[in-house]
Amino acid sequence: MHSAGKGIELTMATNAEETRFEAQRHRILKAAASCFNEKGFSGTSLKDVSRHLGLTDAALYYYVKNKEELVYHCYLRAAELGREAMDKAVRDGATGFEQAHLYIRYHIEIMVGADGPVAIMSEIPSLKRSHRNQILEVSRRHSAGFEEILARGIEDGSILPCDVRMTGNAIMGSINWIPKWFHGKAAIGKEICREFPEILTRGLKA
Amino acid sequence: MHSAGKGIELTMATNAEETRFEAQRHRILKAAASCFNEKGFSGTSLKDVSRHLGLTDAALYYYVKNKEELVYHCYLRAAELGREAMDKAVRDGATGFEQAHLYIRYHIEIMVGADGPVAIMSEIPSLKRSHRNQILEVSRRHSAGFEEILARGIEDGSILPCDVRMTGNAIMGSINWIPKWFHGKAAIGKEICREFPEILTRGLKA
DNA sequence: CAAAAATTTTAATGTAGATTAAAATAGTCC
DNA sequence: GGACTATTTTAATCTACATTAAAATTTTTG
Repeated sequence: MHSAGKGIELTMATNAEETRFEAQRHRILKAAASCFNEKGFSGTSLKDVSRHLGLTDAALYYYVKNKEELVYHCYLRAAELGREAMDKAVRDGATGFEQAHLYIRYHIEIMVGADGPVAIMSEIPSLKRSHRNQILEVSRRHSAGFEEILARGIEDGSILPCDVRMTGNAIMGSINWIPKWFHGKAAIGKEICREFPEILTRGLKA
Repeated sequence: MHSAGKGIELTMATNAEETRFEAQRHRILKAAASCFNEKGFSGTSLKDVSRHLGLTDAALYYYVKNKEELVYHCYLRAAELGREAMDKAVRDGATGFEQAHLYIRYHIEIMVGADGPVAIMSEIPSLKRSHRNQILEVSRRHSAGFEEILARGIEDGSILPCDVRMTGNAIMGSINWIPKWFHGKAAIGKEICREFPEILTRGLKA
């Protein structure tokens, strides 16, 4: 018996060896993310989520302690994927501009690709305090990381001087909103991956 | 006795002469928008909204038929304000670029100004069918309107050739996301108004 | 100020949906 | 195939709202 309440393996999709339990939990998180993006956390019933998987609502409790944990893990997963995209971009890009461009590309590729849908962190206030603080913290770090990239670009001359806070908010907002209008159609996904990095960085070019 | 179910005067803020009823209804819509933006439609109880106004939840039923009507009117109001901004921008701007710039500016000024908060149309699926269709229709027209502005700009040479659909989505997303991180601080509001129109149109300049 | 109208509250009622425990089924290992 | 484990379902229970009707209060108007 596995029971949801244990240490909880946060890192997923990394191990080639994924137990049945982990795989199913993973499917559940993705189904939940899809529902949450469509109707919001509170607007989604566990029945909505379980129906996506051909299960009963009660079955979900085998994988998560409760509904709040479900969002929490969705958000954590979103944060994790975002961070990975950023780390990779910083490694791969030579200039600040390149890093910004790559980050946007990598992040979007994840969101609209096979790893998606990724949850929009849209209802953080519904999390219980400790979870909320943790997600906010990660989220802040993520924003700060992007602003650092922009600052680096201004420093190295690859990005036009600008208000990094506001520019960061503008670009992130654009990305965060994608799941609201992208509904999994692969052709559109390709188009977003091709166009968005260009569109969102064109104004940064020095 | 006024009772919520009548013809319903949709146009607000226009008449200098605003009855007590209309004024209160207006306050309620703004309080509701604020709550909905923070915790989502379903995550917000009527008590949450009424508490903002020093009222009881039951009092709201004097102004709207039910909770669904409350979001509906919030969304309608958001659509209306957006459309006004767009109409004004098209009137005031000489080129497509100018119109795009002005639209962004006007729309943001409304959102972060005294008319705000404006509801993010984030939970359209929760609306009843007829309302949903209506909001979707208005929303589509709004997107189309912005794409027309972009196309006009490309036509008249003020905007670089680009995928207007994707560019429109990118810019709108950025704007739509603002209420998620802007929480009414006037100083930040000023900054958004000053920076965003620049940031979001810099990449369009021919 | 008193009667009438407008607004708000108090006090029910009803329901959807989260949660849980026990029973049933499916899967694994010898 | 039988025992043991993992997974899912069935069948409650419990609670947080949405909603409503009647009563109370406030506002308006003569």
